[in-house]
Amino acid sequence: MSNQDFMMDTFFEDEEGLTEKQKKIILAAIESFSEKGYAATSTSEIAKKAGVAEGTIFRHYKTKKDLLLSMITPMMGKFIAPFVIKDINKVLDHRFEHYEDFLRAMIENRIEFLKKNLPLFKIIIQEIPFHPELKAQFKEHIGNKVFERVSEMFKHYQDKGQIIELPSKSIIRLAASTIFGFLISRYIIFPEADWDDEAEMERTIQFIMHGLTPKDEFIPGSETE
Amino acid sequence: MSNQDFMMDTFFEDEEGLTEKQKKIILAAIESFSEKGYAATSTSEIAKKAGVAEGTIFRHYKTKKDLLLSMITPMMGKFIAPFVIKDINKVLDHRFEHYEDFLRAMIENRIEFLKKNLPLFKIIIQEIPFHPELKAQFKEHIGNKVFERVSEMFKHYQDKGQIIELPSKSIIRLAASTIFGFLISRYIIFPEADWDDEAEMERTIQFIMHGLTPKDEFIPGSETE
Amino acid sequence: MSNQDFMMDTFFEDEEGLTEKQKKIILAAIESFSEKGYAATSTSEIAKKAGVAEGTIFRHYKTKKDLLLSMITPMMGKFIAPFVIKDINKVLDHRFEHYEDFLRAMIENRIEFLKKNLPLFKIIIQEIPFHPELKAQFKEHIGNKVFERVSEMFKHYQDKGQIIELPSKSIIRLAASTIFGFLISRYIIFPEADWDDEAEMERTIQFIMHGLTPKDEFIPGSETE
Amino acid sequence: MSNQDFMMDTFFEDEEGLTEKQKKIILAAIESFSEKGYAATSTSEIAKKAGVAEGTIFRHYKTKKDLLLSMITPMMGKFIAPFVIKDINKVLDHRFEHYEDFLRAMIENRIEFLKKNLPLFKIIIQEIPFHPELKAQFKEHIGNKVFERVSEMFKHYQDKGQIIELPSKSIIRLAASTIFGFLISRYIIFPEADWDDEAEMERTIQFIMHGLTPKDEFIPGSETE
DNA sequence: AATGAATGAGGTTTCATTCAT
DNA sequence: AATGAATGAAACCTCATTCAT
Repeated sequence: MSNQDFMMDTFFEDEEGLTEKQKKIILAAIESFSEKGYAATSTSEIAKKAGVAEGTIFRHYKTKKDLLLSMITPMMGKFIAPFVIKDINKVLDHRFEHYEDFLRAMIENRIEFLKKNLPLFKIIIQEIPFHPELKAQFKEHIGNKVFERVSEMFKHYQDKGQIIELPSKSIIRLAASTIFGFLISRYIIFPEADWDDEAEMERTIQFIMHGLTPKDEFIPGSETE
Repeated sequence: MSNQDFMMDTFFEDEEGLTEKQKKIILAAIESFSEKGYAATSTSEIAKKAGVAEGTIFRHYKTKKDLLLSMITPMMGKFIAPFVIKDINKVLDHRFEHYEDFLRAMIENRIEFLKKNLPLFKIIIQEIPFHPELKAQFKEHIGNKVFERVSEMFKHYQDKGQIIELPSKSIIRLAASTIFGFLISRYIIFPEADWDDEAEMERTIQFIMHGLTPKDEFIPGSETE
Repeated sequence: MSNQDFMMDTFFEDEEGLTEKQKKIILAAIESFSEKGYAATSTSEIAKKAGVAEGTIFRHYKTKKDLLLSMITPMMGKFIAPFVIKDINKVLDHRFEHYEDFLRAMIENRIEFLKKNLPLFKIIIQEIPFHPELKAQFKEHIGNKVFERVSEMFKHYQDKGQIIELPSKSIIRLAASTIFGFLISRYIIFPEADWDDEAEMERTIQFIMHGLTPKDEFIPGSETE
Repeated sequence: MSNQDFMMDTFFEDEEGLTEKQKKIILAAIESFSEKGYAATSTSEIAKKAGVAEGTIFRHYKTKKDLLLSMITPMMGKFIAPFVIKDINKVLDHRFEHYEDFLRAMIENRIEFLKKNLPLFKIIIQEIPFHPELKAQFKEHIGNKVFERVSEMFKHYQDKGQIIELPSKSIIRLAASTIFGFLISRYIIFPEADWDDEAEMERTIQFIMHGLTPKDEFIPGSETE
């Protein structure tokens, strides 16, 4: 399964019916929101950056909040797209003998996606706590859709004894924390540090693997815990 | 080493010289900032919530930003306090035979601290990306002080073969991601979900352990990876 | 003289050359202006209500003010139409022996007209004070044309001793106040009160009669109300 | 009963606790609202006219609408004050043998009041149709309080046979229409015409008298008007 | 130390009007 | 004739900050 099956990398793919000015507005808004935060960004600033009149923003987006939502909703949809493939188990059996291969493919793919949409990703994680609508959207999309699919997948490998017996929620939380933690450290908190990207990615994935792998897969009856 | 050695639970401990009004202002600001974000909170709102006049805030804190920093700086200090004990290795040897015991104590303790200061913790992680001074402070405190100490500790156990050979930076990043990920999921994103706190804490710690433990501690030469 | 001779009930009678869209615009504008006032109504709102594009309004009416005038001017013309009949005295002698009959016919007829055009009537009385052009129009039409004619009529009956000797201006003012006062109370201020329309109309007319009739016309037993 | 008993002529009498700036704001707002209408007056215009910063307006009045209400509510209170005297019948018997004397005193007094507060009076009659709160206030004050009192008074004279047997509501409506009609003609529509104020006032009052007086009270030679 | 009125810059949003299609 | 995207001035309102009391 190539990464290309999963990905949807640029924001305006599949976004039809946007005028040129609308695109410029969205781009400018993404840039500003991600740099200064939603509340600290003024619409006049966005207008200037987009090269349009301030009124133009409000012709397309009734309110500033509307503008925010108009970029987050499609992004969420694209993020979960790969999880919504039907008959995921067939894909799994067919393509990935060991869960590690699958997990690696999945993680690399979604990391790739987020890297390509970093500013938007940053906006989402920054603003979710302050906007109940966003939170609701997030819960519905990630919390439900993705949860269902990923549970299914994990169950597939748990049945094979390749993944430890944890509640899906916990597994997802732990894996997601590690992944998001990597992205946030790498691109948001310490972007200008000296990173060996390939190695860090590998370490991150390894860490998840180890954490999720049953100890006694390796040696029956070994550890104490 | 009891948890009590580490902790500093309420905000005003060790904060001398604060008038009653100042405390009310800080408390009100913490509440508002954490609920709505720094930029979206007005000083007049804080004044009203604190029961003081608008001018009073500016008598004590020259600007709104000052007010923000005045709560974050001490919080950071308190967070890192347990890491700044001298001769940490002595403590380690003396008290914790296995790294797991140490890690568990450390994690539980810091989680306890953050839980007791959740709103402030939330403010810090929300605002760091938007305030260079904060970022600088964070890097200096966490990034340096804590890093040094924790590196030292990890090296201690790496030398014993109890922890895998990863760069300290990576280890800290992975452990921190998992811990913060737990707290953020638990208290910020899904606070009203149905959590089995004790079990989740245990899973979180286990996850870190597994992820950091050398595989061949369990069985030499076993897996392929 | 039947009421039908006087009346011009619907707005678009005699309005040739208006496209379908223009009519919709006018109708929408009348509704909005009368509900919210001219200044508080936006052209975009009118466009939406009329089901046309915003630009279409300005194709037909150069400015918003133009749109206002385009509805008020014809309305004024229609209101005064019955007063502009030539040789009114002939009509009077021919048809109305007693002034009361004439006055009643006149009042009933004009009330009927205004009732049929209430929203527009409301707009006119609301906006006149704020638009000099309107005020000028009003003065010229009502203040001059109507004044002349009505003066003539009143003089006709004053000569017969049926109406007290007051300046025409005062008579008109008093009669008009009473009539407009009725309409405004009935339809604008207390439209949802419980009105006995026929009785109130009768009382209104009686009030004008009494107020304008010389006292000593009423010798005992002449009539009882 | 001298007119002075009734009157409350300037707006700020009895208005305590207003800062100098607040008074200037109110005065400027009254002037502008009455000249251009509420909706067509901008707050910046009021601020400039009042010589204060625009923000100052909003420190004292949360919204523009608030500012409007803050001037209308006291005005209504003052207008109805004379009607709320207890035991009005005692006053009537004691002081006014004939209803004409009473009516004249009352009318002259209230006209005097309105003349002294013309701009505010104009604002009220202009804005009532567009603001439900105002309408409600108006109904409660004028429609109830005044109505009750005036009904009582009229009944007093109706019992003596001096006023015709009409429902109080109708009487008040007719009298009010005539009075307001005079004021509106005189001061709002044709303020610059050539008025003989004393004569017109007299005619207005006479008109009400005649309209309300039973016809058969007037036997020949009874009085000459 | 504390107040809260006052400020004016700037925030979001609305609006009448224009113009290319 | 009709559209509706685009404009930019101006509307209402908020805000951090100052200062006389």
